[in-house]
Amino acid sequence: MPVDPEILERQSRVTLHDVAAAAGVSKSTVSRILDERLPRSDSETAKRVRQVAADLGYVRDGAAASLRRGNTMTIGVVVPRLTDTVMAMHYEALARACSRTGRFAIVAITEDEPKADRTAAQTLLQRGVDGLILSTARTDDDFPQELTARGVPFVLILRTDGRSLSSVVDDRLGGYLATRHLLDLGHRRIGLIAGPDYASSSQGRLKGYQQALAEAGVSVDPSLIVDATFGIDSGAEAAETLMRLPVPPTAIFAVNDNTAIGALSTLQRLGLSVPGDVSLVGYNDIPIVSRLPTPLTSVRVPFDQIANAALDLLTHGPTGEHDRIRIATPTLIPRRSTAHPPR
Amino acid sequence: MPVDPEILERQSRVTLHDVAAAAGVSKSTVSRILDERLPRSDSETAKRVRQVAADLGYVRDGAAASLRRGNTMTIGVVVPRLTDTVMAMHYEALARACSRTGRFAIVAITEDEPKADRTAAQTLLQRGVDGLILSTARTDDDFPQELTARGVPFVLILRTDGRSLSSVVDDRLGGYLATRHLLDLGHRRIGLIAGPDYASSSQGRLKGYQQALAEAGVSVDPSLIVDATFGIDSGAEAAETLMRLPVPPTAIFAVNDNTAIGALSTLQRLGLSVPGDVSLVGYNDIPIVSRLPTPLTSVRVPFDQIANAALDLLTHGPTGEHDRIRIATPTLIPRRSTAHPPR
DNA sequence: ATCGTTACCGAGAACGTTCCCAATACGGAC
DNA sequence: GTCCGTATTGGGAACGTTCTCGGTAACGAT
Repeated sequence: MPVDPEILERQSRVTLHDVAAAAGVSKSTVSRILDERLPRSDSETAKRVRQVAADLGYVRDGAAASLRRGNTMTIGVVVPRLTDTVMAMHYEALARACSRTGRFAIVAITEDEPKADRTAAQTLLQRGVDGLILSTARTDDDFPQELTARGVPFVLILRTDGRSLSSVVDDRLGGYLATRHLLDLGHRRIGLIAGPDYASSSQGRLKGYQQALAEAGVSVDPSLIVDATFGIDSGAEAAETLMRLPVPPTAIFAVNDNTAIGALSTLQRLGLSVPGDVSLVGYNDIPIVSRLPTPLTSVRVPFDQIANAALDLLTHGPTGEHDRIRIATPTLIPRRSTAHPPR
Repeated sequence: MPVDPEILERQSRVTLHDVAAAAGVSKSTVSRILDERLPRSDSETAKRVRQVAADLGYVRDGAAASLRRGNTMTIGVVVPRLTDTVMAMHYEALARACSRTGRFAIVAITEDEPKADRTAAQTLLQRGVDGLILSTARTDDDFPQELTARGVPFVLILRTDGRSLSSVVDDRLGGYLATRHLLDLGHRRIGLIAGPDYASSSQGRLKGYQQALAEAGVSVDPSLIVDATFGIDSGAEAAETLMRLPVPPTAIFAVNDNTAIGALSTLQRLGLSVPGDVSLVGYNDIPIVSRLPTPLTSVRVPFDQIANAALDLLTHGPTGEHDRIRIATPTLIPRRSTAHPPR
């Protein structure tokens, strides 16, 4: 079978040198003209070179450019998993923020393994990323310290260790808003499905919960606080524990939407109606919760803002000591899953 | 402030040349020994070199290696969005398959814009990927043709255009299994929330639906087939249309889990119970559906198998003409959302 | 006419790796 | 002792780009 010469021609890469020859200038000139970082020239040569480059279908060889420039315009993102919609939203926001600044975000997954963030980071670093964004920080691990020691630029996102550069949401405020909302509706026994305590986000939401109760003069009943992971099943179990209490709560604040969905399932199974018998609040406002049979009241997190802040910190660094941790503001979105307590 | 010399030392990259000098051999030798593609040597020099490289903390400069080798060991994946859990599962499966073969998967998002797959692919190509995996194929677009003409290696996944290399699931069988399951339970009026007809997956599921009905001697009532997109809201609307029919269906097969979740919401709103009044079947078996208050019967798709097949096709090509489209087998997972029709 | 100043251009050396090629060493067979 | 095959090594030229540096032209100010 004869080979299409057109194809062959396409396959052999067209380089700067080819463009230079075709345009009758040196490759230095072409390089300069096509360098998007330099102020754009509109001289005759510039126009001609751009035209020729387009005609020939020239695309810069990224590998060669990276080698010479010493950076890749690529940043690495580490997430526990992407099938968790929160993490997908977060990655999408970062990807958008990157493309706005001519960069690209690549992602590595830890599958929720405690130490897998190290290998994930290593993979990304080998790929030559210019910096790292981690959403897997644990308060009981000093991986961030190691990275600092190795001189790797990175920013923590969603969770912080309190020291490293971080871009997070005000989880204490989020927890406060959720709990306050339930208190305002008249609830006094409010269950908390608390997240794992190695995550600063869980801790913050817990503090907000306590603060709101304290403010309202309601004493905190420890039996109303049940630990959980961030998973659906765990939320279901926690809700079961809560509702089997001698005096069960009339409302539940779940550490995130997943656990709230799990709780919803338990409540339904126990024949309890939401919000008739029990009110329920989630956290993160992932798209699905507004479309559940009973749309869920949730706390919305400004992912794009957090992503932008993270990227800005990574690129330009903090403006001062006070700027090492940027904190975005969450918003409560009331929906049908919360109402006055039953009398 | 004095600069920590340790940090400075770390910052200046340790190259092949450094290892070579430290080990007293040439850089050619080091390069060969550290080349993971060559059969691993266990000679004295090899051991020493590896030791020295480790001690010095050498990591290969990916950009330089790519430039010389002419490939990047990176493949590009195009998806409509990652907040759709199906797409996230699919990307995670591809990422796993890649890492098993020493490669890495990077992803670009089209936000469901019809022509955005072109720019997404372009972005990935500029990043120097060795090949493309597209999950955005439309039967009414010839982007795959263009790629073929340009000589870009690619494989379609989940959806096919019937010509290009593809790795898909047997959607006709999936649709058949779902419908057959409902027929076996005794349903005769089965509504179909059909997906967009530009997707081969929708078309296949529709054919399976028709085939199962035909086999059972049930005539196809066109009013029971309602078009939708793949989104939750669209599923909710479609279910509304179905249930407002003069003679509404006793069961609904939704083209995917998202539309099923939308349908669930409508049914609940109309005061109908699942499966008491209406049975419901979804497609893809995303994790959440097994944890809904009423766990959803769904069709499970072997994502890992599909990902492996796609990657194999991309790397080694088809074994023959018959092998251009690889088809995996779906499985019906019965759960509580399906039961006998009400009498 | 001279001197800056500004703008543009080309030559050529990097960047860190791979890989071709020639050279050397080591056996074993004759 | 010679010859051949096999392994292992180092030299050095790529790969395609960027970037420094020196050079030239144009132009206004002196």
